[in-house]
Amino acid sequence: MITKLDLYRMFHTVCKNESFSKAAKSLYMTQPAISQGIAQLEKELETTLFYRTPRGITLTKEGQILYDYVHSAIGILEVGEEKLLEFQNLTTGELRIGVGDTISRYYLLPYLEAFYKRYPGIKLKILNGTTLEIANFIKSGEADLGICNLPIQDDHLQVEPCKDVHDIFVCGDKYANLTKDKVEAKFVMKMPLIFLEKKANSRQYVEQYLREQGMHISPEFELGSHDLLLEFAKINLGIACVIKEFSMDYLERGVVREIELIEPIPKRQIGICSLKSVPMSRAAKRFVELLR
Amino acid sequence: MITKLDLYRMFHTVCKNESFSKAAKSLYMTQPAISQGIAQLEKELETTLFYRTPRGITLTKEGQILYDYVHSAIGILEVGEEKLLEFQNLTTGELRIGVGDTISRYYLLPYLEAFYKRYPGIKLKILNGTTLEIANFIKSGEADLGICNLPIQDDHLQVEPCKDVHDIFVCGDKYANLTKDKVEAKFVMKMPLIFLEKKANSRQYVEQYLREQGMHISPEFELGSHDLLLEFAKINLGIACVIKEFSMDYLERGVVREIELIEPIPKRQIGICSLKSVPMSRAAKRFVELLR
DNA sequence: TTATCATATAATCACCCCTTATATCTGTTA
DNA sequence: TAACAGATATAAGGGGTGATTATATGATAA
Repeated sequence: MITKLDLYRMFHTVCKNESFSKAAKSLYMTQPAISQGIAQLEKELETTLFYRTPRGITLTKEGQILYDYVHSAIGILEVGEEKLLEFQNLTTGELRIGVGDTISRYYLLPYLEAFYKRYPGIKLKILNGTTLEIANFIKSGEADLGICNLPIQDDHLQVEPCKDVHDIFVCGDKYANLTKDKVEAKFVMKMPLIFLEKKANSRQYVEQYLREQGMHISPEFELGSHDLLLEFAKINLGIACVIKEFSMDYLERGVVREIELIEPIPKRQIGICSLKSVPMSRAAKRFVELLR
Repeated sequence: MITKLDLYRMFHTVCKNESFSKAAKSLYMTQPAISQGIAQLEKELETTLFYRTPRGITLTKEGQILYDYVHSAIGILEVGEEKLLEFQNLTTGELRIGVGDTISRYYLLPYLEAFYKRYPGIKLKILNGTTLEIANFIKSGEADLGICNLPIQDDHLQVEPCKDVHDIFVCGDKYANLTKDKVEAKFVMKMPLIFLEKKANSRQYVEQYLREQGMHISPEFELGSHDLLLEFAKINLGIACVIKEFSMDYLERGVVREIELIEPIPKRQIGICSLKSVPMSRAAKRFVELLR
């Protein structure tokens, strides 16, 4: 490989202009510079690339051979720079988000929608998993970003809380009497309970908190999505443990009511997490800005 | 397009080594040089190509995108240089020779054979034509080289005589009496004559010379190849006008005999001609060396 | 804590490359 | 025929860039 790749760009320009002096103008240099540059290239390649006459220059056969390759190479570099620009303008690329648990989707969805509308070229990939799994996705590079329940303890990750959420209990008309005054958790736990499935992050959080308070639950229903929790509560199948922030619609419409506990479940936080050591991609940064 | 293509080679090396310091060694430079070079590239492209950590570097997504293109481009340049080298070593390429007339083939054949044996990668293309046509082939770039009858008068061509040839008359046993002493041309011209076809260069040369001497011919036979001339003479169909140098085999074997003229036809020259303004290709030069 | 490895930063210096100036050659025009 | 225009080559010099040396910083491992 020759030492100075720049000479190839010079060669390329000379070929396209079929003249040293025109190439010089095109490159904002002087003719002797081209003359010397091409001479140097020829010396390095130990060949003659142009026939020089006082009327101008012509490519030698060697020059023609070389030109084909140089032309391709420079074309490729130009395309590369173009792609890079596209990527920087977020007109291309992808954003992979690890999402804490199904619940987070209720929070994230509008943001995903807005982001997609703003940057239609960016492919969105959503990875579902537990907080622990998300952390691993991020550390292994499978995800650029994670939105999950805090706390997270991992030296390699940086975490930024972005929303407080409150686990509450709700019920339908049938249990309306529970909603008049604050009640003891212990009392509620004896009612038919509606929870998310056991592996769900939210469920584990609540269950662990209750355990610490000396309570154990055995739900009548274990459901797969937050929506179902509310629907089951609405038709009076039991007391559902839901996230207040994601249930505002139902609460405001009055189809379910909150059962206020004397000892409310401490609020949790949802956070954005990403690698400490590596700056976020442009797309990821934009998404985080959107969240704030 | 960025201004310094060299930075791409640096980038390429860094990517392959996954380390600034290793790349530095590989390029026989120091680590700060790489550090600054990549920084400059990043500034020009307005992007970040590597994540830097005290443990080393990692390509960013942008870097990965760019690398694919740079890698291809550099690969292409390397192949180009390789092809160039092959061409220079005459392991590839082609040599196009314009050949004066059919007669020249008898002279050229062994050289073509030898050249082909020496440089099997070079494609040989033979273009047949008259001296004038050859000259045009060369000037139009259709041929690299011409081997034809002299003289040639063309300002754009340079001519180097490479062989003297003599037009002589030969006959078989039947006309043996003509070969004892020198005879007058006028006398020979009355015998049955065997010539090449009228358009043949040699025929025209001889015919014009004879015309200048006040003689006109009307051959009994007009043949398409030099070999046939000799064969016809051998079986006593007449007196053949052949080129001495190309008939040595027949003359030495005694199957035909030369009829020496009192006024012999002046010798001609075969010459190598090529463009004045443009150096010959390496292959052409080698072929000419072979001829000498 | 110390040592090691990786990269970043600062300052200096040498070399390379570009520019200016001039030469040479060719074809064109007055 | 001379002068001119346009192309490239060559010589010499100066400025700028990039590499080097030296030092800093951060992280990891012993």
